[in-house]
Amino acid sequence: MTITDVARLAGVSAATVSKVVNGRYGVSARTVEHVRGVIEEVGYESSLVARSLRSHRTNVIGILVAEFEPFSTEIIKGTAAAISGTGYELLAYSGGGRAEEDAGWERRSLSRLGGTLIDGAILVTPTVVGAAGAVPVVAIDPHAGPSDLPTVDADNVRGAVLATEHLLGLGHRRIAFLGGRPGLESSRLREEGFRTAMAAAGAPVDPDLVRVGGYRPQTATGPAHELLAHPDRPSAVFAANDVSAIATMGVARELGLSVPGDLSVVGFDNVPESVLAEPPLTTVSQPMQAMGTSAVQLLVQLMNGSPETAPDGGTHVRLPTELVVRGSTRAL
Amino acid sequence: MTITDVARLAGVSAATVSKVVNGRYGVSARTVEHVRGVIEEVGYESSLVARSLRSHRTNVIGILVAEFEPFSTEIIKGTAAAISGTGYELLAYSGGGRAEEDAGWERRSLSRLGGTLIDGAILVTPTVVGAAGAVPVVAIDPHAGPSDLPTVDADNVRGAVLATEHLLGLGHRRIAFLGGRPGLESSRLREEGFRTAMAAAGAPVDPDLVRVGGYRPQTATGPAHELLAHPDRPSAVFAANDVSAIATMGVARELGLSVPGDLSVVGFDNVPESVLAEPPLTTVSQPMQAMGTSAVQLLVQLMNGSPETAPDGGTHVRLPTELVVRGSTRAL
DNA sequence: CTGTTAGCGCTTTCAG
DNA sequence: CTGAAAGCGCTAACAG
Repeated sequence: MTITDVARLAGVSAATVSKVVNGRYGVSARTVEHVRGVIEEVGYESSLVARSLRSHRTNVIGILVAEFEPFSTEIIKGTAAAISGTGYELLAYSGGGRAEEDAGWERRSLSRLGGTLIDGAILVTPTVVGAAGAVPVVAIDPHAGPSDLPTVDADNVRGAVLATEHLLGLGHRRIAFLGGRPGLESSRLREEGFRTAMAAAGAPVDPDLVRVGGYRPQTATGPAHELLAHPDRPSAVFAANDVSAIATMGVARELGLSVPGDLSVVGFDNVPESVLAEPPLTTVSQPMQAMGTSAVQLLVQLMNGSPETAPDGGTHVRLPTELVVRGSTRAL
Repeated sequence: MTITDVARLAGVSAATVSKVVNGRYGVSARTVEHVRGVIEEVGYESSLVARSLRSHRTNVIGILVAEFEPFSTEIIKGTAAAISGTGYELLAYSGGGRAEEDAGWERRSLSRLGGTLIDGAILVTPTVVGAAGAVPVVAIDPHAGPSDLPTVDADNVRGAVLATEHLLGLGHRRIAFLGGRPGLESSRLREEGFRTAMAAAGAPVDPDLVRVGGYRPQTATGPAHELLAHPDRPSAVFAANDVSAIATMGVARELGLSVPGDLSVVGFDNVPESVLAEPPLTTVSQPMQAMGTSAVQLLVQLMNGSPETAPDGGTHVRLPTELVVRGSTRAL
């Protein structure tokens, strides 16, 4: 059912139908009513694709993700909540494959959809942060850190400080850090927070107790094992994300160490899985939904052509993180 | 950056570039290489929109939802997992507004995207289940019940029986039911399961303790309040979905009732949020991710033109539900 | 007020 | 092997 079909049925031209659909002036009330009737009757709905190709305005905001996993879907929920009421529609798109094997997915997805299908885009954890293209873009938690793009992220440093101070406050001194992925901004910042808090407390950081965990279970178990099998074992581990913290608890169990009896563990993110862990994981919560909400607000501003508000010509929203104490930590 | 730009830069025609991009025969190796080089250099990526308008094949599967809430996002995770490896890409689209005010969103979204942008569609909890249109369609948990469309759903009746029996087994007799939305199949079936189990146990159902919760926080709090403020308060509430169960716990807290001390609460769905609730919610798990996976399998079969396999000419997959006991229920 | 025309970026015949 | 031309469904100018 195309606009031509409707036009034929209504005995008018396609242009007229288009005008009716889009509420343009210059159509007699009688014609409008008639065409409306036909549209109603046959259930015509204009093709987003064709319309966008021609008019370059779709009223659709795109949220581009590497894949639909717990973190990105939480963000999506946040954007969805923020978008209702703005009159925009939401389109979430995943370039398909695993993020790993698909570097540059953000640029690819953006060129495929941008300029036509969507009026603006939110990029979730993009790696390559090239300057914007055809449409306004906001980045959430970019891997390369704030760039020239408007950005929303969480306070990684502060979160890491909170986690470390929590451990310190519990009397731990010999604390290991299981890092994220080298080259990722969040990874760097969490380590920075860790070191800052340790230094402030006068607790030494044993270089032997700092490892690369890679943010994923497969890459984290090895290093976690090294940490826990260390001759002078740490009494606590701060892992750079929940997934590797949970992996660490698994390793501890294998080694016959009780958590939190023999070992305290803190994670980062507060993904739903962290509550299900045994014991429930103490972690740092990132306000994922709020991040989505902020991104929408920023983007809508941008799309309305609001003047840049930040002094540096870009815009950067940093949301607070907060410590969530559960069962995986205990006083020494 | 359009195909014309690339053509100009490469000194060939747009048609030739198209052939290179799509790997068509009839282009000299030398030209292919040269054009590839230019494409690489300028980072050209063909517009999904323009391509789809012309060729009607996009390799994109659409998952159409009324809104991005916990249930639909879990389904999306499942479809995403199932899709990786099939070569398809995933595009999740929400017709924008609140589901309430937007009856018929599924047909609207389908006509807007179908036929051009997506090769097939998965509809999550569609209400109006008109026969398919231009593209193959699979419905997940259709509100009107299995129709002529291939359908994936969970065993609602059995799940509701399990939940009710759990409460009965705990010694509860005065159990309230906070229903879903009238007219929705899942709502009807869950109530049916509730009544069946109550009847089987010889426990009376007080009509005063059966309310419409509407499946959403906003619509559920009112009725939940009525239930809990009832002169002869129930000792347990079975809410037709997790969201309203969580809302019920909120109301209980406001009224100074402790859960599970003064009131046991059971939900339905097992969305991630149910674990995060305080206390963690006892609920009936729908295998949401598995439902998404099944839907993808069904859809891909359909798109490959597989013969209908079910005896009734349609296809219907029903997945089992299961009770998940957490902290919101306690023996009387 | 209405219809005709052109063209969005791309693919697909079909000539050359 | 390559390019010119047509057209997907729609909208924006412009003519009538």
